[in-house]
Amino acid sequence: MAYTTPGETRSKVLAFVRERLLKGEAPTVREVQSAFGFRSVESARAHLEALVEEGRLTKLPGQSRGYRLAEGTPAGAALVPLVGRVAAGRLREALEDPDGYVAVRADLRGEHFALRVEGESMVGAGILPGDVVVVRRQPTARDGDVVVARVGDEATVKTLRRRGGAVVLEPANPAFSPIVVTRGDLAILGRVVEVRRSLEQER
Amino acid sequence: MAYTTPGETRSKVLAFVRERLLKGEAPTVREVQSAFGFRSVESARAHLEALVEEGRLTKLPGQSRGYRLAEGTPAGAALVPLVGRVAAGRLREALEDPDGYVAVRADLRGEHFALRVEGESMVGAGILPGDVVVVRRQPTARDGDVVVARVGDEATVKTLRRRGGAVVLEPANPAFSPIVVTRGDLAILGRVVEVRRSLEQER
DNA sequence: TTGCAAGACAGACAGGTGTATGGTTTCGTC
DNA sequence: GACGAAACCATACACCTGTCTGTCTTGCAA
Repeated sequence: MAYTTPGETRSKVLAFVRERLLKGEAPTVREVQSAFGFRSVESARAHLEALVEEGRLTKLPGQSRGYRLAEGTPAGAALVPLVGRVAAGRLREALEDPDGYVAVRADLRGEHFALRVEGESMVGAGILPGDVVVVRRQPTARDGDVVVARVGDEATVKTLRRRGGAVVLEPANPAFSPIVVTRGDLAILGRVVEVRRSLEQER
Repeated sequence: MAYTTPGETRSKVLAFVRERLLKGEAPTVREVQSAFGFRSVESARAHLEALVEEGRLTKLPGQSRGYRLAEGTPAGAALVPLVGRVAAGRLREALEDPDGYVAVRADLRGEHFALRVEGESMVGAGILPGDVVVVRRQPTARDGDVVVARVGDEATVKTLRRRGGAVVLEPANPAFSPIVVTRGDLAILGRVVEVRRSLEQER
C-alpha cells in the first residue's frame, strides 16, 4: 500500500465522478485531479483508468469529458418541453415555444413532451387539474391507453376505447361524457406514460 | 446577405445546439461544424458566437463543450437515487446503493432523493401504492407538509401536523390511524415535493 | 459601379484535455 | 534488508477544442 489505504481513494474518485455525472456534467481528468489535490494529472488518470478496468466506469476514448457510468447505470437525464395547451393541433409550434421543461431519463425511447392538465375529467384515474403528464409521441394507441388526443381545436387527455370500428375517448369522471369520434376526426398526439404532481406551491 | 437567407442557418444552429443540450450533452464547435457540413470551423463558431451576442446562448469561455442555453432556460437535468425502502434509518447507505434513478431538473435547490411508496395510507392525498415521491432532504418541516419520516425501523410518508408540543404523522386514509410521536422518536428525512406515477406497465 | 453587411472558407495558433513514460514514496511480506 | 504492490509525482507529448486573422462569395443598396 501507499499513502492511503488501497482502494480508499479509488472509491472516493468513483463517488466524485458519479456525483458529477448524475448532475449532468462529466468532469475532465484535471478536474478530478484538482478536486483531490493531486499534484500530478497522472494520479487522477490512473484512478480513472483503473475504474474503467474494474468495470465501474466507462469512457469514450479520446473525447473530452468522456468518462461515463458503467453499464447498468442510467445514461443520464434529458429535458422535454412542457406545453400548457395545444390549440388547433399546432403541436409542433407549441413544442418550439414551450412554457417550461421537465426532466426525464435519457434512456426513454421515442420523442416525449409534457402537458399540463386542465379540467377534472380524469380525476378517477388519479390525474388532477394542474398535474403534468409526460407523453410519448405516437400516432396510434391501444385500447385502454391513456392518450393525448386532439378533438376540435384543443388537446385533451382521455382513455382510449375501441368499440368495434368506432373510437371512444372516455373520461374517468362520471360528470363527463365519453366522446365518440369517427376515424377522420381523431388525431392521437401521444400516449401518457407518467403523471406528475408538484407539491411545491403548498409551502 | 450571403449563401442563405439571413438568420436562417443561425436559427438552425440554435435548434441543433438546444436539442443537444436538452439531451444533456453539450456539443463542441467542430461537432456543430460537421452537423451542418461547414468546411470551416470558423463558420460554426461565428454562428455560435453571434448567438451568444444576441443573448440566445451562453458560454463558459475557454471550456470545452462550454455552450449553454441562455438565461431563463433550464440549467439541465440531474438524476437522483431511487430507494425502495429505508430500513432502520440507514438512509445514507440506501442512497449509496439505490434501486434506480429518477430525473429531476438540475435547478432544484437542496439534495433530493426518490422513494417508492408502499401501502395505501396516503391515497386520500393522491399518493397510491407504487407511486414514486421526490423528496427534498431536510431535517424539519412545517405543519401540513407531506414528509418522509422514520418511525421505528421503516420510512413512512405522512402529512406532518403540529399539535402544540406534540407532532402527529397523519395519514390520508380513514382506514389508518394517525401516529403521535414525541420529539425524540421522530426523524424527518425530508419533504415530498413531487408525486409521480408511471403508466408504462399497463401496456 | 461601388460599398457594405452577412455568410462562408482556409489556415494557423493557443489553451484545454487525454495519454504515455519513468521515477519516487509508502507499506506489507518474505 | 530485499522485494513487490499500490499510490503518487514530474514531465512530456499528442490530440481535442476554442479562438484568431485574413480572404472570398453573395446579395442588397446607395
